[in-house]
Amino acid sequence: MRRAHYPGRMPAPEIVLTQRFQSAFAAAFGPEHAEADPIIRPSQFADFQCNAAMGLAKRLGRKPRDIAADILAHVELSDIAEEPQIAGPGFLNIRLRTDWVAAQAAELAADPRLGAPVPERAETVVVDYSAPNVAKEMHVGHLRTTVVGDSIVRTLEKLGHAVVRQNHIGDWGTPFGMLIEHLLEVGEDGPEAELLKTDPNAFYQAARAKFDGGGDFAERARRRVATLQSGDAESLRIWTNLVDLSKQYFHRIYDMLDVTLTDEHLAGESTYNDQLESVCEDLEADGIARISDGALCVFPEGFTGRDEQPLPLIIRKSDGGYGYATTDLAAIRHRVRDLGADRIAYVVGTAQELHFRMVFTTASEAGWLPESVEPTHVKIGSVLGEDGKILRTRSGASLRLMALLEEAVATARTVIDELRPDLPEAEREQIAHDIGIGGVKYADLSTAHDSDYTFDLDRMLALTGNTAPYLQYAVARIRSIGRRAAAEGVTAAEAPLVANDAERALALQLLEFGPTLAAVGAEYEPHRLCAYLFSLAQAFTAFYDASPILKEADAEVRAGRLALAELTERVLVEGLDALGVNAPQQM
RNA sequence: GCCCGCGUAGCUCAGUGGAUAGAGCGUCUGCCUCCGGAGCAGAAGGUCGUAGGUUCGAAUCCUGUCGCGGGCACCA
Repeated sequence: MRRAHYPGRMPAPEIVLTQRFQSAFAAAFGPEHAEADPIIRPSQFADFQCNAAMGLAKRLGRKPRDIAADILAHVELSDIAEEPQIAGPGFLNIRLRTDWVAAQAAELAADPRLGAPVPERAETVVVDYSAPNVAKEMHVGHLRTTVVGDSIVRTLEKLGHAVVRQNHIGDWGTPFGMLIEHLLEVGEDGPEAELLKTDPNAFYQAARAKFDGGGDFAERARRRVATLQSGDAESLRIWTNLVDLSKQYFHRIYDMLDVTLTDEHLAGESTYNDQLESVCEDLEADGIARISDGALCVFPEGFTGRDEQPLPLIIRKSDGGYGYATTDLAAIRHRVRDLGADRIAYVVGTAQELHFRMVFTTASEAGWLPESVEPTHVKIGSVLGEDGKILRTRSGASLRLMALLEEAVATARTVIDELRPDLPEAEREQIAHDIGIGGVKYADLSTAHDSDYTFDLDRMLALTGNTAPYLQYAVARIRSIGRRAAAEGVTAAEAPLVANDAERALALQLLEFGPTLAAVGAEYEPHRLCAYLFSLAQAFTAFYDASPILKEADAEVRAGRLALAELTERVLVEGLDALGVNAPQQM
């Protein structure tokens, strides 16, 4: 598992504590222990605890409490913490000095990156996500891969990596004969063709009905696949038209979602058409692929199927056609060789796990995937219906993605119209968009990406609790204070005030932004950022309730609290931006 | 049949081998002459599917078992 590393200075306490404890280990037990993990964790009994004594005791053959005492004797913490307490079997409870927390918060406030670590070497990370199919509706499953993938690329960019977005759309394959024939019949400029932009499933199902309806349509569709794949100019022209119409649908969804994908990131299956033959030739020449039952197959090491027979990855069908395995192999070769990927993340449904494991293994065997390049399948769990089974588009019109998004915005609009009739129409519309869309995205982002979840419309539209609107509301309140402060001529101090319990708890949360962002970028887990931002917002609202800011009489305290609030705003907005969620000025 | 994953509060979900397992929603009790109540403070609610094992320590690691989901040769 990839570990986040924290070069340079980072104000987060656990980073500093780790360094101090490792020095103590070396001093107390010898240099071979200089890299032992001090296991610094947040503690319910203090700010942090060190859990290393028990493990070290085992290795050194001594009593844990004695080891803890030894660590205490050698660790130098007086400038940052009070004297640690030994508890239980050998826990070391650490309460940080409030003046040190304040100093770290001041450092954070002065850092434009808000504590996000600068990588030792900026990596090139290829992120493959969204990947809708041409002439098909995007459904809630696509919502998840799109939203999670977009959050990952945003996070990686904030961390200073070079991100290459790849939208591997489904724009090639056997259905296209049927789709092209249908498009020809309804007229390329006709109203039926327009459906591709607005309601692609209606178009697809009409084509499908003809195909299944027998007659010569099915035969024409099959012939069309052959002529298309043989490079027939007229077929390609219609196919291009079909794809272009679909792109307009994708853009409508992406614009609605505020997703960063554009045409320049499109690298659909068809992109690799002219490389498929060479993929097969190379694999066959290297003795990696061989003919089995008429199909060219790779039998990657370590995969067996029924009766312990080697499991094939079919790269050329017995009819000479190519499938998605070949396309994915061509893509991985391209991403390493031409795009210079250091890491590749595939944000794709969990059902594809076996496929990707076989593709990765094959690519390694072929030498297209050096050990230095790490491919990761960021598995996206299934969205389930109330019956516990995977939600299918055919099971209801209510699942159309655009309809879901429109409903979310409309729900938010009802609330904003009621609460803020004073705002101009255009602003209410924008706010409703930010809240509705942010809420839907956050609902997808706040659950672990690899777990299946039960679709719940109310949860996606919720405006209270652990939701985007809760975080947006916290930002709106801070900005309201900011406007008021500006009007009253109150300016924030340079350094945030960290004195009382609420300020201290909030500052400790703020210091965790950097490590959290780094972990999300390393592990591809946006839900951890959601959990962090929610507890940060909770710490803020507790502070907001407990400590008056502008109402505070003492000018110095007032300015210090204002600085703390403004730092919170910056971290919340930056974190929400990493999730792809907008924070309105007011709501 | 084989492989992968998941069973945690009424519901939806978090949970890095560490002390008394958390959050939101829902339920109940308080808090608006308010720097914004889309909020805050608090309460109730759990044999972490189950049986073993490893460990000073297991929701977490290992094995068995039950239940559920997914995948497994020419769709992508």
